[in-house]
Amino acid sequence: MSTNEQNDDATQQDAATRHRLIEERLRKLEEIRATRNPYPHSYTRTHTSVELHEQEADLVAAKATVRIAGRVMTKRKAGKTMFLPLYDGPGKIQIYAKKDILGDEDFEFFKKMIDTGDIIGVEGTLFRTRTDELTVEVHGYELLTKSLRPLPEKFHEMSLELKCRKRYLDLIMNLETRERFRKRSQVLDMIRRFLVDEDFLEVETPVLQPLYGGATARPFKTHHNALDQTLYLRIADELYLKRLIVGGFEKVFEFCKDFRNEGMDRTHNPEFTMMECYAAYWDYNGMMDLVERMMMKLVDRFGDEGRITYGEYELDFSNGFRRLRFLDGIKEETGVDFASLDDDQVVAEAKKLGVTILKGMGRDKILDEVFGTFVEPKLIQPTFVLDHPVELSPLAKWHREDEGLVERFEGFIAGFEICNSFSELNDPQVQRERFMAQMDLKAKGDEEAQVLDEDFLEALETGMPPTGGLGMGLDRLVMLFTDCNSIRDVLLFPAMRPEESQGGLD
RNA sequence: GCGCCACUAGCUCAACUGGCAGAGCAUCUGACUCUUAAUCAGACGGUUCGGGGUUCAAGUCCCUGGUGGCGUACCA
Repeated sequence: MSTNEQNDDATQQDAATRHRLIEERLRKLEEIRATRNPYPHSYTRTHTSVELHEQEADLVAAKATVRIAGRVMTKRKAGKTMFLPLYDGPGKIQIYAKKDILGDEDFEFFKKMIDTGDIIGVEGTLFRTRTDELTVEVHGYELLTKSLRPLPEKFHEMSLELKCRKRYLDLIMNLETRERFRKRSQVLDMIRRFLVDEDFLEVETPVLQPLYGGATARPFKTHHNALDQTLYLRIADELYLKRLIVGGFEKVFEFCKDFRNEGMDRTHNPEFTMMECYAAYWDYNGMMDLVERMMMKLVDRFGDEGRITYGEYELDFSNGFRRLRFLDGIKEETGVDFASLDDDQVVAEAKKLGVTILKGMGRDKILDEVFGTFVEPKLIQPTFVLDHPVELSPLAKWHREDEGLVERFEGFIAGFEICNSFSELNDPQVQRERFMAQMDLKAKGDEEAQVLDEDFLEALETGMPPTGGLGMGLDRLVMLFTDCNSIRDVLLFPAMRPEESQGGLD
C-alpha cells in the first residue's frame, strides 16, 4: 500500500485529530530515534518461549545465555525492577529487568520508553521466581518495533465485532484464538495428507469462470477488460474436476475457495473453503467409505475415544455414519410417506405440515423443504442422508434400483451439512436433459437453477468413466473440531460490512 | 430481505421515571529491587454512532440514516 492511501494512518494524521494515546507514543518514538533505531532489520533468537519451557532443565544447568523476542503485554513495575510477560509466536515467557543488572541508563530507558505492545529482543539467563514462574533475567535488550497504538484492555473479552474486524488484535490478545487457527491449519493439513496418501492428485482450477456451475447458488459477477467478457467467481469447481477425470487423472482433489452471492449467517460466509475430490471407477458407496476413513483419522487426532464434544453434543464417530434414506427420513419425522403420493398430494401434505410453497417449486423442491424443516435439525449424530430426488441433484447419476432417485449422499453432523457426494452422472445425453430441465426452472423464476455448460457436455461426450465425487465444507468441519458455533470464528477475516468510508474506491 | 435488541473515554462497561456523563483497565506524574488483572497517591481523557425533532432540560423520548448482535428467510 502506498503512503498516499494511508490517510488515516497514525503517522499521517493531523496532530489535532490524533488521539492523545497515539500522540504520547509518537512523542516517545521521536525521543527514541535520537539515540536508537526503533525499527531495526532483524534479531537473532536462540529460542522461542515454548523451547525455553521445554529445555528449562538443561538451560538452567548450563547457565546458558538465551535470546528471545516478542511483544510486551503488560509492564509490572516495582521500583528498580520490572516483570513483563513477553508473547511470541507459540506462547509466552516472563522477563525480569533489574536496575543493578541493566545499569541506570538502560533500565530507565526500558522503564520510560518501552510500552505494552512494543516488540523487543531480550538476552539473559533463565531462573524460577519465588512464585515458581520460569523467567528470563534480562542482561540486555533491544527495541525491535515501536508500537504506536494502545492494545485493548486486557481482562475483558474484546467485542465480537472488534475481534473480527481487527483480527490481529484478537490474535495478539488471545492465545486461544491463535490456537484455534493453528488447529484449522492442522485439520486442513491432515485432510490433504490423507488424500495424497489415498493417491489423489492435488490440482488447481479456475476461480474466474465464463459460466458458473457445479452447485445451486447465485454467483458473483465480474468483467474481464481485455476480453470484454463477463466472468463469474466460481460457486464450485465440480465441472472442472470432472473434465480432469475425462482427461485421465483418475483421482483428483482441490481445496477451493468458492463464492456464493447469498445471505450470511453462522454457517454461511460469501467466500468459503471447500474440498472437492473425484475418483474414477468409484460410486457413492466408495465415497461414503472415504469420508468415514477421513473422519476417523481426524477424530483420532482431535477427539477422544472416537468422540468429539461440540457445544451441548457428544458426537460419536466410533460406529461410522448412520445411513438414512431421504424419503425414509421424512417419513420418520413427519409420518407421511411422500414416495407413494402424486404431485398434487405432495403439495397438499406439505401445506398440511406448514411448509411454505413458493411459485415454481416442483415436487422435489417441496420435498427438500420438508426435509430441511423436519429432518435436518434432528441429524446430530453423524448421518449420511442418501438417495435424493432427481430434480435436486442435476449432476448426480440415476439410482440403479429406484426410479426418480439419484445416488447421492449428504453428510450431516450436529444438524448441519458437511459434505455432499454423488455417483457422478456421466451419460452426456441424460446430463443434457437435466440441464434443460434446470433451464426450464430458471425460466420459471428459480434464480439458483443451474446453467447449461456446452463445453462440459462436450467433455462428457468424450467419455468420463464411472466416477464418485465429493464436496466437503472445510470451514464447517473446522467448526466441529474447534467447538465453534459460528463460521466467523474459524475464518481469519470473515466478511464484514465496511466501517465508515473504507468501502470501495468510488 | 424481514423482526427484535444494542451502540456512552483508546478498551470493557455504569448512569433509576427526562434533571451536573461515571468506574476499571490503558496513558501521564510520583513511590516501591520477586511481580502475576502487581500495589499505593495524584492527574489527563467525552461530537454519549451521524442527522433532525419534542422539551425549561435529552445518553435517556420521537423520526431518520449507519454499524453490529440475535432470530428468521434465501442458500451448498
